Formats: sequence, C-alpha cells, structure tokens
Amino acid sequence: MNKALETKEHILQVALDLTSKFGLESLSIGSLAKSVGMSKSGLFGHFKSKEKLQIMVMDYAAENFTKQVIIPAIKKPRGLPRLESMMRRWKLWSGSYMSGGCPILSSILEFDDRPGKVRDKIKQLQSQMIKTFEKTLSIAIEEKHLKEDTNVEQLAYEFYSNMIGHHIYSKLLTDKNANNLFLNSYNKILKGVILPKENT
Amino acid sequence: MNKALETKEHILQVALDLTSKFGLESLSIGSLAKSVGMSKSGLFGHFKSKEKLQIMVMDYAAENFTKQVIIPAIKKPRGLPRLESMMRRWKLWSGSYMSGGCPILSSILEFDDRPGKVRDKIKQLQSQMIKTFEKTLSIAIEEKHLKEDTNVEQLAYEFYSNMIGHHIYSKLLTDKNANNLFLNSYNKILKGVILPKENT
DNA sequence: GTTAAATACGAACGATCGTGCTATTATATT
DNA sequence: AATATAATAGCACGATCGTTCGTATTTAAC
Repeated sequence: MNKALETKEHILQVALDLTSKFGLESLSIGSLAKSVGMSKSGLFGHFKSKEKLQIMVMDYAAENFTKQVIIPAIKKPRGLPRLESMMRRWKLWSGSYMSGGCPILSSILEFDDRPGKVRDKIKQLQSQMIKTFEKTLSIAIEEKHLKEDTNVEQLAYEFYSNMIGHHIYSKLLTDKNANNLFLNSYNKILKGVILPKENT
Repeated sequence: MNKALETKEHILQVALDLTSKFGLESLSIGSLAKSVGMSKSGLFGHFKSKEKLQIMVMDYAAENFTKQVIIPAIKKPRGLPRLESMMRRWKLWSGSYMSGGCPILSSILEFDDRPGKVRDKIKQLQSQMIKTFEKTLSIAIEEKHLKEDTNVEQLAYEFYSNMIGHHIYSKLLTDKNANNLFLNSYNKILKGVILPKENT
C-alpha cells in the first residue's frame, strides 16, 4: 500500500499543473491520463469519479499552498515579518510557482455559480485561507505592529483584493507595471494601519 | 435580412446568460441550442465555429456593459458624479444584472493561459474598459474634483481590484459583509485623492 | 515463495462534443 | 406572385467525455 499513494501523488501533481493552466473544468480523465502516461481506467481507479478527482486536486492545491506559503511564513517572527513573508510567498506562489496562475482563483470563478461538492470545497478552502491570513494580521496587532483599532476583516479583504487585481493585470493584461501597482497599493494599505516602532 | 439578426441577438442573449452562470468554456453548441429551442446545426449556421461564437458572446457582453454602465454614466456631469455613477452601475451589472456574476471576469481566468483569439478578444475588451475608466478619472482631475497629481493608472487599478474582491467575497464566499467591505475600501481610496469643493 | 489483494490495462458503453453535409422550409427581392 | 437567397432541420461523422467490467499484472502479507 505504498506504490499506490506514490502514483496518486504523481497524478495529482500533474493534475494541479494542468488545472493551473487550463482550469478545473477542462481537466478531463483522458487528457490527464495521457499526460501522466497511464490508461484512463487505471487512473480512474484511484478516484471514484471526476467530481472526487476535482475535489482532491483542490485539496492538493491547498496543501501545496500551505507548504509553500503558510508554513515557511509561520517560522518568521510574529507580526510584520511574518505578514511580509506570507504576502511575498503568496504572490510568488500564484504567479511563478504555479505554471499557469493560481489554480484556486481560476477555479473559484468557474464554480462560484455551480452548486455542488466542488464549489463547497473551494469555498471552504478559500474561507479557511482567509481566516489564516486574518489570524496573522491579528497577531501583528497583538505585537503592536499594527494599530489596535485595525479592522482585521477589512484589512484582509483589501490585501486579498490587491492580490487578485495584480494577478489579472499581470496574467491577462500582461501589464508590465503590474508589480508596481501592486506594491504601491500594498504600501498604501499598510501605511494606514501600521504603528511606528516603539523606542521605549 | 432582418429575422436572422433578431435570432442571432436572441441566441447571444441566452448564451450570455449561460456564460454568466457556467463560464465560456462550458458553453456548448448542443446545450445552447436546447436552451434557445432550435437545432444544433441551425444554430451553428449563425456562427461558423465555436471559437467565433465565444468571441461574439464576449463582444455582446461588452456591448451590454457599455449600454448598461458606460452610456448612462456619461450622461452624468463630468467628474465625481460620473465616476460615482459608473462605479455604482458597474457593481450592479456584475452583481445583479448578470444572473451568474460577471461573464467577462469569469472568462478572464478561464482563458488567461490559453493563447488564441478568444484570449485576445477578452484582453482587448478588458483593456479597453479599463482605459475608458481611466479616462473618467482623468476628467475628474480636470474638473478639479481629484488632486492634480493623482496617479490615474494606480487609482484605476485600486478601484478595479476592489470590484473584483467584492465579487468573490459576495459570489463565492457569500459574505454578508461584502458590501460594507467594498464601500469602506472605496471610500478610503477616494479619500486619498479627493479635493474639497472649491468655495471661491 | 506462495498466496491474497491491490493496481493497471484494454475494450466497450452511451452520451455529447464540434462540425460538415443535404434537403426543406421561410424570408427578401423583384 | 415568382424567384433567389438565406435560415433551419435532420442526419451522420469521428473524437472525446465519464464510467463500468473483466482480465492481467504487479505488489504486499504471510
């Protein structure tokens, strides 16, 4: 019961790559099997339906995000350093690490109007991710790096919107200035809630 | 040569609705024909390929956006009133008027990694829309409603990001607070660039 | 090393995909 | 009203879709 997990991992890896490039709906069993180099039915056996495959791909993506973004960021000191690290890795993840852009974001808009288990999964993962992000912001307040009266939900929303805006400007519009727009916006948002370093 | 245009219009209307709900890629000739109530081949005759259908749907969406958002806003006085009207109608359009959320936005992320004519069309439409929006901002500066040194591109980017952020919070996460988050962000952005009314 | 179980394969299913034909309507032009 | 033109339907094509089944092969357990 070892080889199976290995194969499944490999399949999910390829599937995530394809999803990043072509979207979760375009991911077909046949094309995936061809990409992986195995038979349709052989691959199908690992997942019991396409829906379950899609859900597992989303879980795999979230798992990957946690490994590449959350975990390393949490090793940084609480407060601003951790926030900064998380933002930087987040942007890097959806922009570079994923070959074709954030697989979760593109799936969000594919499924936001299609009720079902896939939509529920995406919603759950995204909510959870935002909650984690908000927790990081709360800690930055505790550490007195951010103003005490900072609206955490609002701040998370603004950072999140900025991240998505950058993604579209960068990926679709191929705007060479996208990174500057992102940074200016980021700094502006941060400036509104930051506290100067104590020098007691 | 009149009935044909009427039919085509009707088809595009239904197609836009389906696209808004299920995305541009899920729009199949067969299902569309069934929704419209005509034969596959009969419908197909109006467009010469699926790709051309997709492009026409995007053009139709943009045309609709212009009619519902741009044109009415342009009738408002130059400067802030026009900007305010445009933002309000924009948000309304993608949120309510389109049955399943902004059809352009969902198509953006479906096609941002798939080179081809559809991608080119979406990119062109979106760029053009942002240009129009930036023009509105420039006019607001001319009218001395906004600070003279306002970075128009930056400002448009921030409004745009906010709009998309709201869309996701509202549509996918079904966050009841989405509208407040949007408004707070909007007002904050505006406050940074607004000029007090002259009283000369 | 033998046996039991898990994994992969090939073939086939009904359905649907996009796209051509041909024939038959319905519309537009005169 | 007669004629030319355009729109629609029906049918069929090869391809691919998700899924099932039986069989062969590989792996794990003893």
